[in-house]
Amino acid sequence: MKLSANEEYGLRCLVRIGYAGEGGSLTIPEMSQAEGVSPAYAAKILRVLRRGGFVKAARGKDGGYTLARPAEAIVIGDVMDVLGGRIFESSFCDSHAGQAPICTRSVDCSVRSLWRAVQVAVDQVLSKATLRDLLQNEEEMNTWVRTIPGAKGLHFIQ
Amino acid sequence: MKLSANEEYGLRCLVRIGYAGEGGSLTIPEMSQAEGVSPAYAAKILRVLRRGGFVKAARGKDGGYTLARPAEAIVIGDVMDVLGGRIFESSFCDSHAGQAPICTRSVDCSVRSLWRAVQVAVDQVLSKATLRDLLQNEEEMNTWVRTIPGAKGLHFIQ
DNA sequence: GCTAATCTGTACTTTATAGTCAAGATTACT
DNA sequence: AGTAATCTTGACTATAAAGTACAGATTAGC
Repeated sequence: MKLSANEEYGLRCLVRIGYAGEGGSLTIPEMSQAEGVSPAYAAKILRVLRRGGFVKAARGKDGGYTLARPAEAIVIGDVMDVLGGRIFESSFCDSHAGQAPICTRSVDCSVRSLWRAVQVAVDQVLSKATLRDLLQNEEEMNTWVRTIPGAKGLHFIQ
Repeated sequence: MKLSANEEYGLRCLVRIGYAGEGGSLTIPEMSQAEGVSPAYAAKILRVLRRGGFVKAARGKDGGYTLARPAEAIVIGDVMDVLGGRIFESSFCDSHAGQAPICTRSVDCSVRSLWRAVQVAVDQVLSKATLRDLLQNEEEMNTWVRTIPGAKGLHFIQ
């Protein structure tokens, strides 16, 4: 069970846009450079975020991306669903049953019930977290890094 | 965040082998047919499970796969790690930092701390569950399906 | 209106995952 | 020893995900 590149970079870009604050905006070249990915790829990811309704784009000179809503109204779980889909739907009978008529068979149901439990556990984390939480975390981190000498390479682990 | 095909079919095959019970064994053709995948693909998946130390293979006539340990000693989290890797390792700075020197930067750390929280939540489910739990679940399900008329297509949702 | 900075969309290439194939090795049974 | 059933391996093909390229559309400022 891995994170897709979309999920990783998509969320990072969203955090950066959120960090730009109300009225602030970020351009594709800026995010591209900050994340170390190509502008074309950043554009592709931002398109997903825009279609998902999380960011708004302004074209032309002085354009860029801003949050479509206040950070506290953006639930990370929703963002992740749009960027990478859900754990569970990819393993329903229809997609992984092969030719066997096994939806009513017990092996499927015990495995599916496990997947569902995993999905619930993930949702409990991701549906409680809003973008605001990540931004605050970030501010804490800035302080953290500033106050601790030699903090280079330090990772914030809750 | 999705399940890989390896995770889905690997765990299903393991459940089937476990269901065969102590001393019982299953062959590749049997699992292939039960899961509706090709024998070659089943073989590939079983190789992963064998190298992970979860099943033992017996070659030759009357051969097949059996559990390498009692079902209660097989932790599903370990199986999933072998079949599909972990959420977190794929998103460390080294793999997704691009060219930017950002391990100490706050965006990374807030996102990584979120991934870590997700991983912890998943682990809480998967490290508590053993293969035995899935097998018991299966027996319950058999009863469930037998006792309820028209249960075809019914899904066991805890 | 012209220019520069920006987003948009489609189509393309590359890489990773999923899935197949065929030849070889092992074992039980006769 | 011979045969049939089984696992083992490595190389192959197909499909999906990741990442790129480029021409087009929009806007601000002059």
